[in-house]
Amino acid sequence: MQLLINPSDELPIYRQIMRQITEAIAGGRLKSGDKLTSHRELSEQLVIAPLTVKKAYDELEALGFIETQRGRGTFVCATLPQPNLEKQIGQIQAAARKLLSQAYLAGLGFPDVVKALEQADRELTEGPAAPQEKESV
Amino acid sequence: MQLLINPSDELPIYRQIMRQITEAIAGGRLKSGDKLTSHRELSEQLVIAPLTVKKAYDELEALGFIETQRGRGTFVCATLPQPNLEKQIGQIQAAARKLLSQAYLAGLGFPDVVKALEQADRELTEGPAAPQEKESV
Amino acid sequence: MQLLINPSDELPIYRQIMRQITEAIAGGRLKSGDKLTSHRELSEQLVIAPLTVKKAYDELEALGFIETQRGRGTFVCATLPQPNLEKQIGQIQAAARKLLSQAYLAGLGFPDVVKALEQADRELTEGPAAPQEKESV
Amino acid sequence: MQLLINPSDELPIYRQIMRQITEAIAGGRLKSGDKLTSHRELSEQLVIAPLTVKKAYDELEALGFIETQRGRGTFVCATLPQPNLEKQIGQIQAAARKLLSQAYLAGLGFPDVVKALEQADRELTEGPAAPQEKESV
DNA sequence: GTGGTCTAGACCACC
DNA sequence: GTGGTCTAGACCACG
Repeated sequence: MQLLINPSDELPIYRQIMRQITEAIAGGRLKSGDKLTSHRELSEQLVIAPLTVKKAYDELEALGFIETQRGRGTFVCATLPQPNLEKQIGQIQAAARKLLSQAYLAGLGFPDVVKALEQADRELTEGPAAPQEKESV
Repeated sequence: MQLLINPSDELPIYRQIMRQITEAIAGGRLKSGDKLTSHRELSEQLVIAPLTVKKAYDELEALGFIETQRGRGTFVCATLPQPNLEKQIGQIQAAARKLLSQAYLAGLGFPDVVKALEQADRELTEGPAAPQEKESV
Repeated sequence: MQLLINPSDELPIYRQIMRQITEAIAGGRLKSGDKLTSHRELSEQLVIAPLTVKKAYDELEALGFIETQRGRGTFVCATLPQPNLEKQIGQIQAAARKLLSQAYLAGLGFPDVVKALEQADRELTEGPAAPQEKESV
Repeated sequence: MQLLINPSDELPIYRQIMRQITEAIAGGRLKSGDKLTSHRELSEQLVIAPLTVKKAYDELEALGFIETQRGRGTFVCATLPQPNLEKQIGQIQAAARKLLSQAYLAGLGFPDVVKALEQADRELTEGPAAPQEKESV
C-alpha cells in the first residue's frame, strides 16, 4: 500500500487515510484478509504522528472494514460491511448532486462528468495517479 | 428558496447553506440578478444564529457567486465566476472517485452510478426532494 | 451527572466513563435530548486528560447513544440505537454466564445472584452508591 | 475439555482460556483432581502460541484454581480458592449492574434477565452451546 | 466556550 | 514486534 497524504488539505489527515484505504478496497487493490501496514510503521512512512494513523484505523474498524488482532496486526475484514442500503443510496445521491453541480458551475456538461467517472474507475483499480485534491463547497 | 439544514450533520451549517445555494445556481433555480432572502430573515426561517447565515453569504460573495448592494439586498451575480478550470477538474475527479468507491462498496455498479447522476440532474433542476445527507468517508 | 473514575482499575478510564453514561441512560437518569457535560469541563472535574473524555464521547457517538453539534455541545440521542437483538442477546448470555460462574466459585447460589440483580436495578435507577469495582476473570 | 477461542475478540486469548476453564469448574464439568490438557497439546488444538496457553495456566495456578505437578501434568486443585468474599461481592455487583444495563438498553426487562441467567446456568453445567461473544461496553 | 485535529512521547499488555 | 491507553499541550473551525 502506497499512500499519499497532503497535510495542507482541508480534509483531515486521518480521513485522507481512511478514504484511500476504502478506495483501495473498493478498487480491489486490498482484499479480505490482507494485512495492513502497522500503524506505527505507516506513521513513519508518512511522517505523521502514530495516533493519527491509529485514529484512521480505529474508525475503519468501527465501520467494519478492518479488524485488529492484538499483537498480530490489522487485517481487511473477511466479510465487508453490507451497510444500510437506504442510507448509502442517500449519501450517494448527495455525492452525485455535489459532483454534478460542481461540474455545471465550471461550465462542463453531463457527458464530461461521465468521462470523469470512467477516469475515476481506472484510478480505483490501478491506484491513484495524482495526489488527493482539496475539498471545496 | 427553501433551504433545509441539519445541525447534527458533519458539514458545518454555513457550508450546508453555501452548498444548497450553489446547487440552486448550478441547476438554474437561481439566476443572475435574483434576490436572495435577507440573512436576517433566513436565520429566522432556519432557527439558527444570524451570524451563521451571514458567514455563508460572505463566503459566497468572496467566491463571486453573489453580491451585496447596501440597502437593497443580496443578489446572484450577473457574471458567475469562471473558476480555474484545472483546479476544478482536479476536484471533480476527486469527487467522482469518492462517489464511485462509495457505490462499489455498497455493491452497486457503474450503471447504477450513472442512474444516480441522472436523478441528481433532475434534483438540481427541480429542487431537492429529500434533506441533505450526512457526509461519510 | 456525577461520575466516579478509578485510575487503577483494570478497565480503561474511557471505558469507565462510557459504562457510567450508558448505565445512566439505561437507568433513566439521562434522557433523550439531555446535554452532557462538555468533554473539557468533565476532564477538569475528573482530573484526567481531555482526550480521554473525548474518546469516551466519540465511542458513544459511534455506538449511537449521543450526538454532537459543533459549537453547541453533546446530547443524548433522541432515538437510542436499537441494536441487533441477536448480537445483544449473545452478549447478555455471555455476561450472565460470567456473573453466574463468579458467584458459584465464591460459594454463592442462584438466589444470591438474583438478589444482586435487584440491588443493581436500584443502583441503575438511583445512581451508583459505590465506586466501580475491578474487573476479574 | 473443548475450548473455543476467537483471536479477534477484545478479550485477550489467555483470558478467554482462563474464563472457559473457571466456568467449567464453576459448572462442575471440571472437578478437583481432574487432569487438564497439557499446554503444549492445547496450543496445537487451538492453533495458538504455546506461551499463550502457558500464561493462562500460570495465572490460574497463581489464583489457586489449578496446580502443576512436574512430570505428571496440571490438575484442578483439591481445595479451590475461597476468595475474599467482600471483593467478590463487589465484582458480582458490578457484573450484575453491567448485565442489567445492557439488557435494559436492548429493551429487555428484569424477567428476561432472570431467564438469561437460567439459560446460563444450564450452559455452565452442560458446556457452552455457542462460541464466546465479544465484550461490549 | 464548544468540538475537531494533531503532535511527541510515554508505559503497558499481548503474542 | 504489535496494538491499547494515557498525558500535556497546541491550533483551528464553529456558533
